[in-house]
Amino acid sequence: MDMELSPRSRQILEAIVEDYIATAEPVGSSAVARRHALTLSSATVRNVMADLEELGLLTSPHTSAGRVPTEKAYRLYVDSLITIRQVTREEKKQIIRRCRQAGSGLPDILKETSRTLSSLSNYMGIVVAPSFISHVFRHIEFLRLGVRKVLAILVSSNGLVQNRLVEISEDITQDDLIRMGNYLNEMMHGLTISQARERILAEMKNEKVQYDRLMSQALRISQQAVNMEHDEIFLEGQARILDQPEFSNAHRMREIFGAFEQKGLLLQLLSSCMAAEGVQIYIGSETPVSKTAGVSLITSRFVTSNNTVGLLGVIGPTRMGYSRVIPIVDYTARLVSRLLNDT
Amino acid sequence: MDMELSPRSRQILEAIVEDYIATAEPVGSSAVARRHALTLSSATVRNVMADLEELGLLTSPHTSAGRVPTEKAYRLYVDSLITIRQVTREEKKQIIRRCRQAGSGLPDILKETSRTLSSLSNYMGIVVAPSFISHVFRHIEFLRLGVRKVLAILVSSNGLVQNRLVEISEDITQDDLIRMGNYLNEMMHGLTISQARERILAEMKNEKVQYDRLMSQALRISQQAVNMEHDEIFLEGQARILDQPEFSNAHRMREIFGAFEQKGLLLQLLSSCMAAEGVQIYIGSETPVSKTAGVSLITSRFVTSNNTVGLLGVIGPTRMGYSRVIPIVDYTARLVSRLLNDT
DNA sequence: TTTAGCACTCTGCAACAATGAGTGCTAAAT
DNA sequence: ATTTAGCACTCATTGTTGCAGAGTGCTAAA
Repeated sequence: MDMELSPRSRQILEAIVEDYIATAEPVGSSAVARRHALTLSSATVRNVMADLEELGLLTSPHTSAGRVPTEKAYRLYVDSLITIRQVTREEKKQIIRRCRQAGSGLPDILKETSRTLSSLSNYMGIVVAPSFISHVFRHIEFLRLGVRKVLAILVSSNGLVQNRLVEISEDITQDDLIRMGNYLNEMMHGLTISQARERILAEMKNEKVQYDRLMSQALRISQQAVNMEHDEIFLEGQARILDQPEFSNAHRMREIFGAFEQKGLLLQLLSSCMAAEGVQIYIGSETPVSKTAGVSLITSRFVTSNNTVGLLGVIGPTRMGYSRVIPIVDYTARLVSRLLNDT
Repeated sequence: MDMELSPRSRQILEAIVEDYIATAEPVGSSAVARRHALTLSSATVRNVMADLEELGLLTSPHTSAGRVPTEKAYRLYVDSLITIRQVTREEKKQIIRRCRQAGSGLPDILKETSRTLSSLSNYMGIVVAPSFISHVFRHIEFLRLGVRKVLAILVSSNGLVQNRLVEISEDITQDDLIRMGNYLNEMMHGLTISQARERILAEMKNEKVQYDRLMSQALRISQQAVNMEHDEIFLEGQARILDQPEFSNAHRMREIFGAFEQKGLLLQLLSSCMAAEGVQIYIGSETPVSKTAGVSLITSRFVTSNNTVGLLGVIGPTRMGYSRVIPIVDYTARLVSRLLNDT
């Protein structure tokens, strides 16, 4: 998108974007001239604005309204115009306090992080737990709950626990289950969950094992346990998007909420955000979340002690307070990473 | 609310309520006369309606609109006017299918149940998991995750798993943790979680134990594990309430969503619904959910194999399709109970 | 007791004018 | 060559008015 905008044009564009972010109303030439203490008349600003519209950076809802930034303008804004605020002392304090005292256990921390993101940004907070699949296997355990009902508990080395009720074809005693557990724990020691999964499949083909009834049972059960999906995704502050005037229209809201309801879909889409490091910003139609509505997404990865990555961020309207939210997301990601690493 | 309404008045009230439920529009005298094939003129209906208004069963938004049922009318309606539909073959099939194949594990089943309730009723589905506290203790286990970090895993006899990361004051080896586990498992065998909790507290005062460093550690850790809150509450189909015309107003919606967001609060309020057996119906201000908005709640308990109870139901506008939803809730509760009991 | 008839009340809608914010263009000023 | 003042023009918004329609309440007849 090259375009060599004059410094003045950029300054004016910045003013417009910020004004619009603040007010959610189309902004007119005189407002810019006045508010921004540029020593320029509204007429001059008008000329510049016409140029900017030409370039596809502004649109007007109708002839006699002010102008509104396009997605392209937001893009330009966050890429090169924005002056990013620092995280205030207050915010830092709050983030630290809330993430720290969130209780223990990864899920608790992540949930509280999501809450915190939401309440600091005043938009919606989102946290995607590090994919279980890439965690390092720690421990597996079987419990006989009833006739032919076995509970499999799978623990990863950073404390995520997954459990699954497995129905088996013939009953097994608890003693046998313990033996099975020992066997599997040894076999999968030090592997990641996905490696473990492959290992199990490989092992099932092993002739020697096939004739050992107990062992083949063990493999079959653990295969189910290891296969479990795990879509830990924490979405907090959904109600806040109702505060945004652009979503007061029931229809658009319905759209957004509908999209969020299938977390599965969301998860899939979000995984694409995990690719890059640092703060990622997706504006409007760039967002993987929902093609339709004017939603923006600011995310950053965080890493756990064993190099698995999770995602955290904020979802809000395109007209989002980027300069305020970006540093918050950035800081929170760093903090969470640190928190999860000093074991 | 006594009141000896004539059969005709009741019939008319029923017609009005049902009309209003169907259309969400104030219903007028002629509509009632026409639609309901009563051999009555609109004038007669008008007289009756005036009486009903007198009794506080109807209100009119303004002079020349039709009339709208009050909460009192809904109450009367569900108590004595309603003719409850049967659950259709189709619905039954769907409920059974979805709850059955929901995958295994209590949480999965409950979540899917909530989804099913939502999609069948077209309102919001809610399921509150049986209180962990009253479950029978099954197994406790400790895993050393890092220096002074221990993961406690607590399993109840019907397969709910709770885990908690506990930070301890001095490091313990995995071997010692296993020994602790054995000790505790024996001690709490057959108790409910809440009994177990008391037992632990009692044991901590035991002199002999106090001098055994390991055992007192064990008790301290397990106390934390047993204390964990567990607010499993599954709320599905929130977006559906956006479809209701009475909530198209952004403000009211914000109210409702706000209320749902603190599940803690919700849980507390809902626990009061657990008291009684059978289908419970709360209309408007009777609901424990949210005093303000016109929301109704239909719930029923379900029981697990060890007599712990959970709650399940539907949240919708006061103007809810009671005759359709009530049997669905009833049937689902029975089915889930049966499903959880044939172990 | 029921109903027909009628006056009355109120909303909703459409047409219309007035308002005013904001633009685009032109011509003067710098 | 810019910048700016001035002015005509556009168009959403607001308020007015008038009218049609839905619904009521009351009265008097069936």
